[in-house]
Amino acid sequence: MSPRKSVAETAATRDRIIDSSLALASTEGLEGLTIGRLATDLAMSKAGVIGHFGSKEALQLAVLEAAVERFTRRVPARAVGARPGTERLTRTYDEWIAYMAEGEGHGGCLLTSVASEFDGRPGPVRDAVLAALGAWTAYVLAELNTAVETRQLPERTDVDQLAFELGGVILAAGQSIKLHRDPQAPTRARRAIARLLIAP
Amino acid sequence: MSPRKSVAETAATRDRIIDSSLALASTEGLEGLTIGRLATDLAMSKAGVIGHFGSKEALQLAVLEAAVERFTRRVPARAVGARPGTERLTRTYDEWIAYMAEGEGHGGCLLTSVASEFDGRPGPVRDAVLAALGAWTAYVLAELNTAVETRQLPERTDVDQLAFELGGVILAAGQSIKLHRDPQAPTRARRAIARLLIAP
DNA sequence: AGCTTAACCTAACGATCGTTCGCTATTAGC
DNA sequence: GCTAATAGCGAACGATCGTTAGGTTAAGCT
Repeated sequence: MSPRKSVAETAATRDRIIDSSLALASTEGLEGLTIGRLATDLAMSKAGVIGHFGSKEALQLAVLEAAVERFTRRVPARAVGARPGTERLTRTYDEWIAYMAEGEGHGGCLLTSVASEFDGRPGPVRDAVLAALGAWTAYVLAELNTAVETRQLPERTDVDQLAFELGGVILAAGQSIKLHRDPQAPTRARRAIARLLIAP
Repeated sequence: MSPRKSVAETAATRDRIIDSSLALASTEGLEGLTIGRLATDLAMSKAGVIGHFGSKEALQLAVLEAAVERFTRRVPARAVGARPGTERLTRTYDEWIAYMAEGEGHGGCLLTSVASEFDGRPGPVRDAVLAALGAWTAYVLAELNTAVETRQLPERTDVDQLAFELGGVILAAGQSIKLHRDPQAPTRARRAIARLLIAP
């Protein structure tokens, strides 16, 4: 029927698998992600699915990497235009909150879910989560330090403490959106971020 | 060899199953909890394990209920002596943070893990999580309202917003303790709680 | 002593898990 | 046009999943 199996199509199939995996993992978790169910959803054989990755763990890592890449492309990338420091951070968290609120299917922030799922389970997935969170923390800390240097934040600001509390707001927003489905959650989260970054 | 199977022993076996389940679920999640593995750990047959509950879902609900009961017996119960309002809440969160920090095996706070695991999966387990979190929120809001009425907090305090942010601190503490194993996490969390309840 | 109840067992059930082994069919390079 | 590489399929593998049926043993009651 149709021409088949060029290199471009290979990559497209891989992307389709990743897409379905992201949707599935956002409800079932990265461990609840199943090759058989993926195959059914994609109308493929299990072997055809796993052949692109080699093993389930490799698939999990690829899915996690894709989630991080989408997040990076969406959230901090939209804040690069803002002035370094508090403005850029406010924009960043604003985008993050919008990203979590806008769609259930695409995983919101799969990274935070997987962080909780694998927090007590050593292995490559946990290591990848730690690496991604570490990079994120480094980004936040750099902006916070810039904010202190440019006197957008008081000189005595404890940036580590502030990063900790900012992370808490994001986690609360995620729970409020995904579990409680509270429509006020984004507003509350933005207010909390503003209190931390702009007020006190 | 030994006398067997009195009614008292039945309850003891059930408790042993719940104990092992709490330990297992704290690392594997409530869905990763497996009857076969429980049976192996307890040196029992699978039928002997599941016979006490009827189904895996019933077991999950029983484990969740046990986790909530232990939490309630441990955390807010130790704060009843404190003066209602900010003092009692500070004590409560202090106990919660200590409870999360003191042991990995007993689940820290299984409720928050399960909340994230089932946030996109409708069913009785999710309903039970929502009910437990609702009761907790009601407790916090009652204390916050008391604090406002007794002028421990400013009259214009947005108690819902405050409860949201307090929840965020707890989630951040959980991630910092279980995932990052940061020894400073309890200190950071207590500082954040104090900033919310006492300071400004 | 006989009977009922319940705890726990062994054994098996169908389903599904992740993975592997050929096989077919198509494409890319020569 | 021929060949090598590869995407994907079908089928099967051993393991484990949750659940059920039937049997054994002991405790409690009359």
